[in-house]
Amino acid sequence: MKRERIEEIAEILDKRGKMSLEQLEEVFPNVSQMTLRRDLFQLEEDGRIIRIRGGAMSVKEVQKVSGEAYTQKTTINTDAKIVIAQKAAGLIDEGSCVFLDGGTTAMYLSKEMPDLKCNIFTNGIAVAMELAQKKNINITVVGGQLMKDNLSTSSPAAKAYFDTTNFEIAIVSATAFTPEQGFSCNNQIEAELLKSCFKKARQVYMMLDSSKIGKINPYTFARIEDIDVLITDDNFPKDCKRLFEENNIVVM
Amino acid sequence: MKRERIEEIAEILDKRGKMSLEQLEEVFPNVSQMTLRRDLFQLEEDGRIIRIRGGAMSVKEVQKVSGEAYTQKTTINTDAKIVIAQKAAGLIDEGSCVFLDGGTTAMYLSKEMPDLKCNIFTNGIAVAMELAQKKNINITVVGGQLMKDNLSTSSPAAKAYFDTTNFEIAIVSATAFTPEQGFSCNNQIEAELLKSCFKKARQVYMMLDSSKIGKINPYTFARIEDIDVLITDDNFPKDCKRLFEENNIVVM
DNA sequence: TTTGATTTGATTATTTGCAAGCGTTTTTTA
DNA sequence: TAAAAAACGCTTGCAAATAATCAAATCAAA
Repeated sequence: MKRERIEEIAEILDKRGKMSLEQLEEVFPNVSQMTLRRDLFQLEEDGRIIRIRGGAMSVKEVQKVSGEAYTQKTTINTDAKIVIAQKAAGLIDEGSCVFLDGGTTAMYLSKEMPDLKCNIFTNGIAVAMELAQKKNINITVVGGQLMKDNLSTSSPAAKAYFDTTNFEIAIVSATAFTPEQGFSCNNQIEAELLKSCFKKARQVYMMLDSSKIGKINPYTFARIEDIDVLITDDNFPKDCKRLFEENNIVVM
Repeated sequence: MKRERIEEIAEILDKRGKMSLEQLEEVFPNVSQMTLRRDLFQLEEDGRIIRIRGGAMSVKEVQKVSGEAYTQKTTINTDAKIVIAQKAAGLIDEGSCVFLDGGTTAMYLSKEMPDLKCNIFTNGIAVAMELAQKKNINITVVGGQLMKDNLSTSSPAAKAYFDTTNFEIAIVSATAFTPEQGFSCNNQIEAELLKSCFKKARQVYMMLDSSKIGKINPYTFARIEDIDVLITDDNFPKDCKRLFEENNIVVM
């Protein structure tokens, strides 16, 4: 009863984009406003809709209205990301050369990282600023146009840049993953940058918190077989894990 | 709902130091200005932030604690630098392409700058992060090795990079100046970068607070005749001023 | 049926947005 | 340069929306 109604609300909202409580009351004439309110609350907790004053809107719709601010993004699934970042930080050895992307997970990694003598390349300026506090780390920033939503830079020229530099490990994260589409992100130039990066790296470590699974973003930059190690959290589905292990990928 | 929002505001302010109501409205797109005002009021009552006209700032920002090398530097001759930065900020027009260095004065300039539609190139990542808060400014970061003392990047490849980009104005500052040695800095690669930059720029604006006069640093990157406009403070010596004006340089 | 848990609706308290009015800063004009 | 005008930001009162609480209804399993 409840379950069905909630599903129906979610569907309608996905279709219409945005609805007022009043409109919802018309759709469900023999359910009280209170109940509908509670349904919306639950849907919001599940991350399927955004509640706004007077009603609710689908997640897609809200992205249209305003590009997700960087600071907002950092609050999503924080705990899982920190755990993943800690695991990844342990993989960086003294003296190694590492590429790190500019995402929020990489940001946590920078915070957790020990102050080892090593070389880090990154396209995230927040990451670079965080790392700058560590005395021993040698940091190189990949230049380009700055995207304000995730504070990372990307440029077509970066590809040429990678030709002149060497690194063993690339540690990156994706904003979406499905077995069919692979790892994807929201920015075409960034996708190209990561592809060039992977060609250069001997090993690719992917940090992927479980909330990203099943989502699809416009630009795929890697498929399952492109990565060597997957670092994830405890909620990672078992069938996915098997899928990776079948491809000889270490899952942490 | 309210509690969460207030916590988030506090966090963002801790991170950014200072924010206008307008910026907060962008972060919380479906919350009215009124509500944000009230949240700030409550946060101020709790002693977590300080409200200022047009917005609010974190308590830390007010105290301006000195810790890292960078922040220490920012305390030297702060007032003069802010005045200079304000003057320089007024020189940037809508639609213009500007190169900005990564120094502390440029940092103040970024803070003071209005949110105009324009393109800014910089080699300072702190500058880039500051500018990232402005919606309309298109930012490009010049990549390279990161120097931890001033959070700016430099690389020999930047020279080639300038060949592919265009800008009208270069706004830079020096850490030392004498009439004989010209403008100098502490880093050879940065000096080279600035030299290439000047070749490309139609106009060079130099921001120089009077405390820098008479000092010499190892690497000269510009002589008096290389610049077009000098922006300085009230303590600038008169004989120096005459010297610049003899070279047809505008002194502000 | 009975018991316990969950869901629902009604009531009350709190939060929110709008609009009007007040105070401050900035710009205009003489 | 100063007074006047305009623009901008801040506060207040009020109506509407929302959250919290609690009791009734419904459901599930023994």
